[in-house]
Amino acid sequence: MADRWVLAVAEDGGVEVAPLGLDGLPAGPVRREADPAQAVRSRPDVARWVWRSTAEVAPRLLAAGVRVERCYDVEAAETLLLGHEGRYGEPRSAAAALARLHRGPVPPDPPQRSAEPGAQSPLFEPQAVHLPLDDLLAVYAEQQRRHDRSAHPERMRLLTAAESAGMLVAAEMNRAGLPWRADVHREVLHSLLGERYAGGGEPRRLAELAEEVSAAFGRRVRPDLPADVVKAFAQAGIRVGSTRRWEIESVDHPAVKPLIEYKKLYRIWVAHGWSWLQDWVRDGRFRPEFLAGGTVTGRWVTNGGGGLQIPKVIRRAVVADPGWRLVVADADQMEPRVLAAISRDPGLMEVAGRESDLYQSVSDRAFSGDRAQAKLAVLGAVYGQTSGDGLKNLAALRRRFPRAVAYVDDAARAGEEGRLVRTWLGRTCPPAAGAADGAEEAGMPQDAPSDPSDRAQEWVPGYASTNARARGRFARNFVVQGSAADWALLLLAALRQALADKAAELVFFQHDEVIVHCPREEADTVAAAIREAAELAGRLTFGRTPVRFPFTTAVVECYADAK
DNA sequence: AGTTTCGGCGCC
DNA sequence: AAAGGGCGCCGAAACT
Repeated sequence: MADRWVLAVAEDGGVEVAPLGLDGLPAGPVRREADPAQAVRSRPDVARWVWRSTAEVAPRLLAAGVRVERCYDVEAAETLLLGHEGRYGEPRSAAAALARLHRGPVPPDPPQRSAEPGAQSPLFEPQAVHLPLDDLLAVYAEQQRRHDRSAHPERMRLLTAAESAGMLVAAEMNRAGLPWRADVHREVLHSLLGERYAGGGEPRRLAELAEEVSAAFGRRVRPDLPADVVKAFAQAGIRVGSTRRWEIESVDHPAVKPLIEYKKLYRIWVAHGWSWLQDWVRDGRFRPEFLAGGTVTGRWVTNGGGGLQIPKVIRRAVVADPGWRLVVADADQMEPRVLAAISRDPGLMEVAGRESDLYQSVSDRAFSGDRAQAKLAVLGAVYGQTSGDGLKNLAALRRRFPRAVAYVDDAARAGEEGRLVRTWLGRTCPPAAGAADGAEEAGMPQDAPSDPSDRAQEWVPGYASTNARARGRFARNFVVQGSAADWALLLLAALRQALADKAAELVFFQHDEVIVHCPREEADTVAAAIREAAELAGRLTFGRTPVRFPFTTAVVECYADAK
């Protein structure tokens, strides 16, 4: 039995499969099967399945209870390779890749499917173009050569494998859903917002707060209309540029307190209220659609339901099944640890080589014990802070950890100059990302550094420099956030393998945090598996470094009790 | 009337 | 203390 097999889905839903030799060519006859589940189930020894799209195949496998060990997602690979080659805007479908191979007309990518509340995962993506097995293999073979030509072939291969694993994990999480107690959610809403009135208007507590705001201004003011609020403040003799909380909370006016409370509750009501519950929770599970690799940095997004923005108060509704537990695990100071690993800064690697609080260690060395200042300085360096105390603190950071700061400074300069910037494994930042002019929109050809339209902007005083600065900040953050996403993918892949023979299910992933839902008896084993997966991911991603990747782990029945 | 952008805030 | 990175979501406002 060959290690790798290719699987091509036909228009009618049937599949063709063939074993692959080491050269990536078929090492045996092509066989036809009625459906992918049958094809995979009858070949349990295959180590890796090569297919066009995990999002297309995996749901059908999961529905049939079939698990694959690993896969190679041709379209995910195409996206990563195009980015690496600085060809960000080009269509990334397998059909487009084939057309480029044959120098034919390249079909544009099908429009993205938008979220539909409560929609089941479709068996097929709409407008998916199915490639015959031979064509799929031709694209795959060329992709192997493109991996060879990349800056670090072995890292790029690892990135593609990790992204493919991420696609599998996402498909599995989409099927599982996050355990969700609608009754608990309703209790939370009632205690925060009060009764709902007939007709769908504001609940009692919001109506009361709106009254308080109006009373404080001496006239009817709608707190949900920023323009109305700004005008009301102006009439009270107070000039505010916006109604953002950080701007108005220092204002001395009786309307401020109820206004801020209103905004907080209004947010819960519109984004996670009763209609959200109606739309996104079915059969005791919240099912956002996780999309691996949904952002340029490699972070995931969810399509629908705001799956990665569940407010703390609402987490009360995330409750394990009877007899089960949630293992909630959160990476400790992930970003500075990743910065230590990618910059190889000796001092930062040394503090990141301990499991103890990294910000405290940094502060002991560079900030005479002030942890808050140290944390601010580190995050300022990673985010590209431009003003305030951060700059002063940055100087101290630069003295103690010169290579780490130089690493992000170099990335920022590259971004400003329009050069390509990469994560540790090779995910590549689009050159125009972070620009404020909208030219970075997906699907649009990217400006080369010397593009005339870009230069033209330099004639407008102040414009080009602002733009370049934004690109610099983006690139600076990209190398850290993106390399952290590289590591997180490896973590997920390792954890998925570790859980393969358990009842446990991965139900949530949010940048540096995972939740595993498992029988009570498995919880401690799962917690240990997460820690092991984190260290393994660190070694696989960054090679041999002293950097550790500790997790804070909580075994709870309710997500809200995790912190 | 339908679609896109904006303002504000949730999460990391 | 200041307002730097990545996202998604909603209603209202601003458009076609």
